[in-house]
Amino acid sequence: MAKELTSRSENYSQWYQDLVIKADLAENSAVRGCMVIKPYGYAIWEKMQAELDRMFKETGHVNAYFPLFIPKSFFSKEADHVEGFAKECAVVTHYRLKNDENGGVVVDPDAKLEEELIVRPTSETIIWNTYKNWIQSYRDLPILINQWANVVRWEMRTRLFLRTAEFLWQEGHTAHATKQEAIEETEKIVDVYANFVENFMALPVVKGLKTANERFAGAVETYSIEALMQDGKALQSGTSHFLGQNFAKAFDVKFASKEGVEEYVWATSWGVSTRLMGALIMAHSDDNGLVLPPKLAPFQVVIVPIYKSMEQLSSISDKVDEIIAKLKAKGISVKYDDNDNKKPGWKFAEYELKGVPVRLAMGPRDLENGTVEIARRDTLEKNVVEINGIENYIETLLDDIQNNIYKKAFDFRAANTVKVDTYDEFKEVLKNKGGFILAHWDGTSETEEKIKAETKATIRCMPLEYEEEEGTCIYSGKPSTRRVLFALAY
RNA sequence: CGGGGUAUAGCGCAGUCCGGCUAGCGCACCUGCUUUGGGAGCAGGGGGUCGUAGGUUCGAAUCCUACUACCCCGACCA
Repeated sequence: MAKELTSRSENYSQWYQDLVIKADLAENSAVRGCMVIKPYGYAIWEKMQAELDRMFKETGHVNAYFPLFIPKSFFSKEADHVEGFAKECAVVTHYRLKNDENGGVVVDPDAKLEEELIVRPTSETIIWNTYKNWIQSYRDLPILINQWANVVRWEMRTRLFLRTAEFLWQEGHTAHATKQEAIEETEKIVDVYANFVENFMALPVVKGLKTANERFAGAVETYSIEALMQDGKALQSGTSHFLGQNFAKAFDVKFASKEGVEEYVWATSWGVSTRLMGALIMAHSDDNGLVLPPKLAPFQVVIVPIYKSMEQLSSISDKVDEIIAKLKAKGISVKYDDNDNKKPGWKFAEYELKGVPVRLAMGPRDLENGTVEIARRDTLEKNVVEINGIENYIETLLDDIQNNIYKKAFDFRAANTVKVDTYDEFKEVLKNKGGFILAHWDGTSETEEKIKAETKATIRCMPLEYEEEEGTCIYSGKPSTRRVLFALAY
């Protein structure tokens, strides 16, 4: 399965990186581990942002913005949190440069900051330090804020979109009067994420709870959505954390309840990042390039004219303008590529590489017959159809493509999800097939860590939807009442 | 930080083992003509301190030494 995908190069990782670059989505920058997102890639991200932002607002959230820099002392107030992020922080120590003798510049040793600033790897600490001033009474709650921002995590090894030193994301940070309300918020967001990834990215996900080992640093409970990539590896695509009162206690955020009792605030935080771009690319692409779901494509339809003379182009353009007007009236986004510098064949290949869902080609033949050639990216099928009523045809086709891409990913996942009952079987599947593995686990971190050390597979999550089932842990043989989801992961 | 690899035109590479005369190929770029229904053809053209520094030699992209940068595999990790 995954092997076919990689036909253009030796390994999937190489193939993926090549595709990202060739499809003009992003490239490595001069700064180690950082990425330049190019206009076409950013246009896809903007579509994602727009939909997510709408969904957050529909669920009562508002946007705000907090500082990029976090004083070191804030950062270290929550013990687990600082421990989790300490090894990957960029730190600002000085605020000025000066000229040196050789005409270059050096850091001015006299400009050392009294307290170092951490470039945010996530904003819980700066935000909770701020919330402290905002919250006095139960009347100030809940606070339901989201921030669109960049964060920096100084990873050892990076890969375009999947793990970069700097990445774009949204992070929600909410404050609640009760534990119950905070848990409901955490779960509500998991649903928003799953809804977005499934309905817009056309990628099925498993919602679940992280084990203690995989939990966010400082969280009481971490929910995640996990998606399966075409090479059989799992990609954590979004997380929502129930933070309990950990941050409220660390930053001393208390409120007076209705009963007049002083209590610590309950918190959640949640985020998805440009990593979703990686998921989108890896989940659907084929050897001709990207396959974009219509709901996220920067333009859904591209029109390519085929002509011999400028007069011919002009009459084709007239006809195309009519089509464009009809499509736009339906809310369908169109690009007309009448660039005379590239030939039709070149354009066909180019827009396939870029994953444009539908391509129309119009030439002299079509002009005569009142037709247009329609090619769909997901199946590469081509049809000649009447221009009359084309807008309805395309509207339906776009829905079809969206559904078909989802179905393909869904079927792939179904075909690559297996239940295993022995450790040998487990190792066998990992080695030969990959994919999601449902197996019994004794619930201990020790077992989880041993399995990881021996096979590199991790517990992606304990799915929210599961069946009670008597069984024994594949590793320790101890009793278990349910299966959990294992996989190799990005 | 370990193990492996690479550095030659904007990009991708050959040439290096075994030193030699003007450093070559593909893509891209420029000019012209013919083309245009799946990444056009022909002809002509421009573009290089061969990663940096030093050494050996009549002669170095090629051999030696040091340095630097990047990539891959690990370790680390949303």
